[in-house]
Formats: sequence, structure tokens, C-alpha cells
Amino acid sequence: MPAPGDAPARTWRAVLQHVEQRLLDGAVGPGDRLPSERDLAAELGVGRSSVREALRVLEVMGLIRTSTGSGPQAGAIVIAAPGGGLSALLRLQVAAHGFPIADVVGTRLILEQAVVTALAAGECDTTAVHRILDAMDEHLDPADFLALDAQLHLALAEASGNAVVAAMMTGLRDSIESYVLAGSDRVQDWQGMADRLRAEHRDIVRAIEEGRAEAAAALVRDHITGYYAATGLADADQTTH
Amino acid sequence: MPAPGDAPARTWRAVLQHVEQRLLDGAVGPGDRLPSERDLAAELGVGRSSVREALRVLEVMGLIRTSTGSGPQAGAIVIAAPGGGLSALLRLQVAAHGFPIADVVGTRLILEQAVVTALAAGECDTTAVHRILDAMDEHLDPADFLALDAQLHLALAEASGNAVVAAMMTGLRDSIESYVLAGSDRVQDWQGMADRLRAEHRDIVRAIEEGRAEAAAALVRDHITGYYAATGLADADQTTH
DNA sequence: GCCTAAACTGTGGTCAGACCACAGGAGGAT
DNA sequence: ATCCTCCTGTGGTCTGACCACAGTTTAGGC
Repeated sequence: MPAPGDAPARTWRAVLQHVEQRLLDGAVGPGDRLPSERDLAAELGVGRSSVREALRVLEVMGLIRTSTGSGPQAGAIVIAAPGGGLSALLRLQVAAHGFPIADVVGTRLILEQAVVTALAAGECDTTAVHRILDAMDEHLDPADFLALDAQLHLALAEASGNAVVAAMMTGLRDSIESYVLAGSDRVQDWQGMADRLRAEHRDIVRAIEEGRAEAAAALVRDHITGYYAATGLADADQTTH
Repeated sequence: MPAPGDAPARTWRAVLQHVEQRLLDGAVGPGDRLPSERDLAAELGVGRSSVREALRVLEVMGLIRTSTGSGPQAGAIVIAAPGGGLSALLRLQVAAHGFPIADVVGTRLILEQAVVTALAAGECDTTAVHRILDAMDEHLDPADFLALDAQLHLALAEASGNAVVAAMMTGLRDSIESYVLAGSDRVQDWQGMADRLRAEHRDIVRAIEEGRAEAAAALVRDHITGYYAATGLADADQTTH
């Protein structure tokens, strides 16, 4: 028996489940095209609006990409791009006060520490990381600098090989991007702050490459909490070890 | 300059941004009602279909709840319920092979360890946890047992006070619920497995209450990896310390 | 005057049809 | 062989209509 507050049969949910089932069956996978909206509607005996609402959900969740026109690239094709959906979800929840910013930062802290700990423990390819590190020496504009900073942290997450962690970290970062950017305005000596962040980045990467897991985790923790403290955002000092 | 592949002005996105802006402005918050679909359409000068597609997105992301009828409880009401949206997102991504199950389990491992570590480090209320613990002594059916197990882990996450972590853990768990359930069929001696899980749960809670953070983390790691190993799912032995 | 039941209003949910812009393929003209 | 035009099918959007539903209002009976 389902929960008493179960939804009373919404058509678009049926469409969603149908597509999800196709996904689970393996009938369609990344790269494949979904039937056209009109075909799907006729196949399921529902209106096109219901199909569209279901496809809209799949689109914002990063499961499909829709294109107009004709040919093999047109229509709804399955892409499994988790990043965008998570970012949108977290950003909206933060906007609606469902997620306190402190909790977002705290979660990022947990994931980042786990990432560098794992990287330090095993072999990993840091060429992409070093390229971003070098690029950050050039730029001085806060917005560009922070964009590269996000890329750097994402590169570390991807190097750890866990797609879920990488997607979540991207989403967490994106969801508070505007706050991070606004915080940069409150920094008096941005040049000094940038230099400090650069140095901390290189310290972290060095600790990873030398296999000092505990040190890398501590450096990351200080790196993140330090920036948020300096910019007047939440201290976010919880759920850390 | 935005990315070259920027979406060419989709109407429903404009509606979404409009609502998001209202959320950010604080013009509407949890508990408030959104304008009716027809009013919103007229206000923005768009069709009702576009409004509906935007509201559909907000609904699946757990931001609003829609009800038919009239009165104060009808219409689209802002609720900031992050759990459902995250669960749906992760479940769909797993279905579309965007997220390997091993990565989901690995991420859960990271978060659960962080949760118990934080709980052991500070004071926390474990009455809700103990209630679930006692309830698990009664039930024997695998499905019911695993449902209570999920509740237990969720209660721990909520006790840590981080809403984002709690929501993510719920989502991660839900997204692989079917696999976990299927795995229970492969267990020869379910009674023995249940007893083992019960004992492990109590060990974990005891370690938390006694402030043994390192031990609690280790117990949680063994608890989760042990079950997945016994049920033939991914060993998921990555990004742990 | 009070209570009950019917009618009303406004809501989301769904469908049908229409039109548009767009991208590719088919076909003929050069 | 090349280029150009027309055609087809796609998603994107709008409009109008109808339904089920839940409150609110009103009319009716007592």
C-alpha cells in the first residue's frame, strides 16, 4: 500500500515512468533518440502536452537534449549529463531556502576532503590540474579567477574517478556561485587573496602528489573555510573531522 | 559571452527564471502560493503550456506542490522539500547509466562516514535513532527491514543537522533501492544477515554515543561495504580513507 | 433564525488543433 | 559534379476547450 498522499494518476508521470522503464531495460541508452513527441503521444494514447511535460523534466535533469529541425541530431536524444540537473536543483533549493548556505558549504567540505584524501592515497593524473594551476597565474579578474578555481576543484573531483561526487561538487559550487562572487567584492586586498589562494592550491596539489592524505585534507579544509570566513559568508564549520 | 551552445530563448525557461527571481527576492517563500497558471501566463505574456512546463520542473525538483480544487490549499504552493527531487534525479541518472552504481555507493560511503564522525564529535539526540533501532528488532520481512534501515541512516543524517547531506543520502539510497532489494534475494541466510546488520547498527550508535569518531567511521564503512559485498553488488571500495 | 443542499467559482489536468522556425534530405537545374 | 530549391519532419509555442475537484456562496426547507 503506497503512502496515503500518493498522487492521483498524473498523465505526465506515466510518460516519465515509461521512458524510465525504457532506460532501465536498456532499450534506449546514451546517444539514442527518443521517439518524436507526437509518436510518443500516440503510442501511449495521451496528449502531446503531457509528453512535453515529461520530456521537460528529463531535460532539466540532464537526461536528454532536445533540438529542433530534422536529421539524426534533431529531436530528443539521451545524454547522461548529471551536472546541469544537480546544479539547477541545488540552486533552486538554495533560492527557496530549502538548503541553508552553510549546509551547502559544509557538504562541499566533506566531499572535497574525501576527494583529496582518495587522490593522495592512490595514483592519479594531475596534468589537467597543473594546467589549470598555471592558467590561474595569469588571470586577475575575480570572476575569471573564481571560474578557474571552480574548474580546478572539479578537475580534482573528476580525477578521483567518482562521477557522482564530481557532479555533486559542481552542483554545490554552482548553487552558491553568486554568493561566492558577491563575497569577492568584500575582499579588500583581492590581489593578496588571489596570491594566497594560488599558494594554497599548490600546497594541496603537492600534498596529494606526495601522498600526504591527512595533510591534504587539512589543507583543503582550511582553504575553503578560510575563503568563506574572509568573505563574510557562513563559517560552515560543521560535519568535518 | 555565454557558451556557444546556449539555448535559444525557450519560453518556459523565462518563466522558470521569473519564479526563481521571486524566490531569491523573498517575494515568495515556503508556504506561499504562486499565482495561478492562467494569471502567470497573462502576467508574463506567454501561453499556459509554457507556464505549466516551468511549474512541472519546479514540482519534480521538490520546490512546489500542486493541488486541484479551490481554497487556500489549492494551486501551486512553495514547499522546499529537497528529498524527492534529488531522489528522482539520481534514480534517473542511474537508470540512464550516467551514474555507475559503484559511484553512488562510494558517495554514500563518504557521506555516511562524515555523518557519524560529526555525530561522535559533538552532542546529538539519538532518541529517534533508538526508536528505529528497536523497531527493527520486530520486523523480519526484507522489504520492511530495508525500509527501516533507510530510515535509520536518514535519521542519523538528520541528526547531524546538515539538510543537504540528509537529502543527498536519501536520494542516493532511493536511487539504488531496487538494486538493494534485489540483492536481498541473493542472501542465503536472511535471518543471519538481519541479525548481523542489527548488531552493526547498535555498534555504530554506541560508538557515536561514546564519542569514538574513528571507530564509528570504520564501523559504518564495514557495515555498508559488507552488505554490498554479501549481496553481490559493486564492492564500491574507492574514495574512502 | 438555523441548518442543509444545491449552485457557483476558480483551480490544476488534459486534450486537440493550429502555426512557426528550424535543419536536414530529395530532387531538379545548371 | 555542383548548387539551389522545395519538401518533410522536428521541437516550440499559443489558443481554446473540457473535465474533476474543492472550497465558497447561495437558495431552500425546517
